[in-house]
Amino acid sequence: MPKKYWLMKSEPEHYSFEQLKKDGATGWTAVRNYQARNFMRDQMKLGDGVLFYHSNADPAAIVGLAEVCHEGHPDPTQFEPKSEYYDPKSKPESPTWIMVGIKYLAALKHPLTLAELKKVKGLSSMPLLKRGMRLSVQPVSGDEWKIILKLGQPD
DNA sequence: GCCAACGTTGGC
DNA sequence: GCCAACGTTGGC
Repeated sequence: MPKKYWLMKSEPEHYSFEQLKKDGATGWTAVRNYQARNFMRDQMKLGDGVLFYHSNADPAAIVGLAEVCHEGHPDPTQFEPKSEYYDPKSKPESPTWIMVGIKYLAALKHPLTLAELKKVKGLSSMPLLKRGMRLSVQPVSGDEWKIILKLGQPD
């Protein structure tokens, strides 16, 4: 199975890339969208590459690299009545929501803002750049990954 | 803070 | 199964 690539969005006020650097790794809890869940449940594998994107940020940008270090497993917050992510329809024997774990790899030497990304020809089909696209976990092609690394992590 | 675009919910 | 209403996302 070849390595795949992903982009994961986080609002830095909620969980920033700097925090991931401090933590080393983190569990990607609180995703409550079926499409994003399905990617985490079915397709994200150990060692897959992750672009960490700051949404609702100034500026919105891809800021760093991470990798999948824990494959899909139930998100415990769905079972915690006190959690804002509690889902009363979820039962431990039939969980609805799935999370993965990711670990810090490196910050981009040159963070790529949304405005910059929009100017790059080879990236125009990224879901991130499509109008109204809100998916918080999305696939990135091998070509897109190469382009982004070349721009963001020059030698 | 605004608001367009989207996903989800629930009445029918 | 339709679709209007609602809540959320996220750029600006």
